[in-house]
Amino acid sequence: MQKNGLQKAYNPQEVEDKWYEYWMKNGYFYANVNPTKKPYTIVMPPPNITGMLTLGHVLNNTIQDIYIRWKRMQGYEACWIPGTDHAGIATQNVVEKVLAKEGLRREDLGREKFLERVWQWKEEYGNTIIKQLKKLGVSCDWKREKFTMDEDLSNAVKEVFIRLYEKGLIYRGKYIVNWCPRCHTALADDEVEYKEQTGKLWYIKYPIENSNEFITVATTRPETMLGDTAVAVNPKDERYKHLVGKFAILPLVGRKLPIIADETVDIEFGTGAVKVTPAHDPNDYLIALKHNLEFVLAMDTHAKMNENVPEKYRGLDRYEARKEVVKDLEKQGYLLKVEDYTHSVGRCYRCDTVIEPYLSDQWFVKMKPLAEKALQVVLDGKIKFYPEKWVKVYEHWMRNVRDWCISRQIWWGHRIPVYYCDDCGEIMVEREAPKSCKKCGSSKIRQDEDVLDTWFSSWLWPFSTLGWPKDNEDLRYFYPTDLLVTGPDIIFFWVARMIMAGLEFMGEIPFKEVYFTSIIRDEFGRKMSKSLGNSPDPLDVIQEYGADALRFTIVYLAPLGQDILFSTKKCEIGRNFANKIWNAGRFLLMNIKDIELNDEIKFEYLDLADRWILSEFNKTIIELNRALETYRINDATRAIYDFLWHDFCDWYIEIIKERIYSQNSIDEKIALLSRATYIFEESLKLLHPFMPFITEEIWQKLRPRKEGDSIMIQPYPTADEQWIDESASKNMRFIQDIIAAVRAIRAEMNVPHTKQCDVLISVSDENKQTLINEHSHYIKKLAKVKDVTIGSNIVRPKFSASAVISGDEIFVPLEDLIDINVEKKRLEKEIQRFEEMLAETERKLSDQNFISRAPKEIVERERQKYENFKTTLEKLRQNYAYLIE
RNA sequence: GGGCGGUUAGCUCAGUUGGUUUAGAGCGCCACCCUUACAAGGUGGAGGUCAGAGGUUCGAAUCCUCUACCGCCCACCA
Repeated sequence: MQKNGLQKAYNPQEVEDKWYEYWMKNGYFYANVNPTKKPYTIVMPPPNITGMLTLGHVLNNTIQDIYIRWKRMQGYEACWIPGTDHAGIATQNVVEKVLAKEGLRREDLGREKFLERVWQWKEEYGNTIIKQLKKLGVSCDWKREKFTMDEDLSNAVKEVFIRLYEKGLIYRGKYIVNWCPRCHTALADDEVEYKEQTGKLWYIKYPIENSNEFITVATTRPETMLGDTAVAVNPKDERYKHLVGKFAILPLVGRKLPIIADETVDIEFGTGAVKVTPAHDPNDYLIALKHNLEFVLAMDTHAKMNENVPEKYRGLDRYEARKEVVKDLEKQGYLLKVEDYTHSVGRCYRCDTVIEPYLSDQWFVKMKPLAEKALQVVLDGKIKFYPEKWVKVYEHWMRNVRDWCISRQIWWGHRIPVYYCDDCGEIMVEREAPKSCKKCGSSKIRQDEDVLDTWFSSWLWPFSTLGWPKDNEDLRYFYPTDLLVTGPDIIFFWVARMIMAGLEFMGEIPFKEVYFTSIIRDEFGRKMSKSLGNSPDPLDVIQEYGADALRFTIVYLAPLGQDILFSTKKCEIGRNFANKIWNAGRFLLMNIKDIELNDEIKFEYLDLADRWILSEFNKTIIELNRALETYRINDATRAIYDFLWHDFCDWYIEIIKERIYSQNSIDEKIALLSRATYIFEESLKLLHPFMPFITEEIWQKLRPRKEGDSIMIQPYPTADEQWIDESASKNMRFIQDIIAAVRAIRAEMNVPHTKQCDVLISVSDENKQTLINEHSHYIKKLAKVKDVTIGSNIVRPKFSASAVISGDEIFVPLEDLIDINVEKKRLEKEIQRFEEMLAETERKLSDQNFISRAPKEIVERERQKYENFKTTLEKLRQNYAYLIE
């Protein structure tokens, strides 16, 4: 420890947990109905209970926390509702894996015992990700934490099912669904991932009945031929016209297949003739309905060939069956040829097993009526998407929406509230399980075995978490929510459906704005994935760099809508920034420890640098708030980063050091330090939503604070435009340029930093003379200069280096230190640079079109540039001439 | 097949409605510096025909068209 009580380098591990506990203890995260305040609500996209914290979550939740903290400081009743999702298939898979280690299958336990095990697992591990999130500093209202299978949320699910059913928007139907033979359930269309795969295209000859002819079909899945019930050709296809209406004989099976004409058949593809397998292909299914074909289900739910196929194939897995079928076809002379073929194959998004299109009974939601309204509110701008490009994607999907298959043949999830009477077949959709059949009175009642798709609970999340279907104050106050932050990959799964549900059940949009986060990739642009091992554990990153550093870095790197290329090492950006702030804090603390700050006089004794920093500070506030309002989060981080590091630390602190250590009056010192402390404190507030821990730590140390005080409940700074001072900016810039020029000369001439030099400035403008005169102490201090001489007709000293700053000359006498060759090179380069720029402005100004058509101010600016470049160039040439004398 | 992004310094990216930018920053690189807030730092420097071609315009990194490469999404795939 140092004497001032702050270590030299910031150590996040020592402070982060402490402040999180402090905030929790003081209840700052909680939100309550408060009529005197405007609400600001965010519902957290509920992570899966099987989940571990990923960088995706970090980005997502950091953004939400930034907005919640920002709005909270702005005086809103900020409510961030957290929770978790039961993740039906994923969780069931995880628990089944655990069971497998004990040599058990879920069927061994039975439904009830199995569900007990899942709940047990949930109690033990389901909150892992929530615990991990807290390390990030998220300020959620933990009293409101929800789980999609909580009793009240389950009631909401049931209520929604019943209402939609009664409205005729839920129906049961036979349909080809995407069946995962591994998870043993149907999947929604968007739960299937298509991946390119090299396979084969088999050409199979089907003999025509009572003829020597054959019709050849091409297929990528020969085993499905065992379920063929027709052959289809295009009605316009001359090759096959004579066969339509006749029958083909299915090899290996012997079934008679009608040859039908259907215009969906592509003449160009394969042979132009298609085998039709209605029970195992969605297109074939549609053809079959049109033509009244037979349906032959050739597989069971495990994708093994079933009793509807010839005996020798029964019980074979679909891939074994394929081998056998191909072998037999070849043996019997039906296989014409085999080609290599690349096509995309649907796979289960949970377990990657190849999907089997499968004819079965499922429950569906009619989407068209829901989608129309949900599209409209986005097109109307009632819900805004950031970035906007997702509106188009959304529109395309909503216009082509298909019914949503909501039943899943698993055990973990919300059971479908449908009951069947075993005696009369009556279907009852009820809130409570009926004891007897409404129609026949039988007590042989059986509940539907299936559960609902996980998204059938999450699409209610923005209002089910607030207590719906019960009408209550929370719901009326906090709904609709303000912002949703989520990944674009679930725009259809979740975002679209929440909008539908919000409009349908609340009669109002569920959120006003949606921020679609970037996708995080590794430094080579590859997706983060477990199998590549390129996904760092955020907890390790937090351990190494600190949560603030991780938070800051990840949003600093995240331009709206662009992918982020992340590597752990990049967190140095945030860590170094944290350290910089830490040390600025140390500097102030060292200097204020023996004085009494006085905010009454913080705007007194203002000099140029003070007016300049106040101006820059207020500009930063405006820029930062504007950037956050338009979701340009990385611009916001840049604004505060540049201000604190470059304006405040590099220039302002360096400049005020001289005044702090000088013999100025004590009042002036107090005013100066009060001002510097004030600007720094306000900057910490600006930064707080991004880096909550370090800003709290320093803020608490900067002045004595009362127990319970916190930076997180301070008002967010607003700009005071009276401080924006363009002339201070301009004058400061001029002084800074002079300092930079002298520094450059010193560096290039290798003037030892211990040696002071003199500077002569030749400037004719009297105002500028005064300006330099009044601020020569800045130049002396920051460029290590002994004497500054100002005059309108300064004679260039021998052995001096020179520079030209906006037309005025600077000389630095160097005596023996000057290296003529270096100086010549410097000047040559500078001359060349100005020659080029002069030529460019000259070209423009001699262009009549430019003069006549460009706006006056632009032409005038160009003229000024021209004059400036010309005098600068003259002076540079003069100085160069002296050198070669 | 349809749609949407991206391409700016060795690397990662800013660059808002075309002219206040003499195309910037961070990292990396080179030189000097442990100057009493900070070497996780300071100062200075090198490094760019803004992917290519054409067009609109007095003026294009910025707007339009085409091309190339990279990446995403959707649909179809017998």
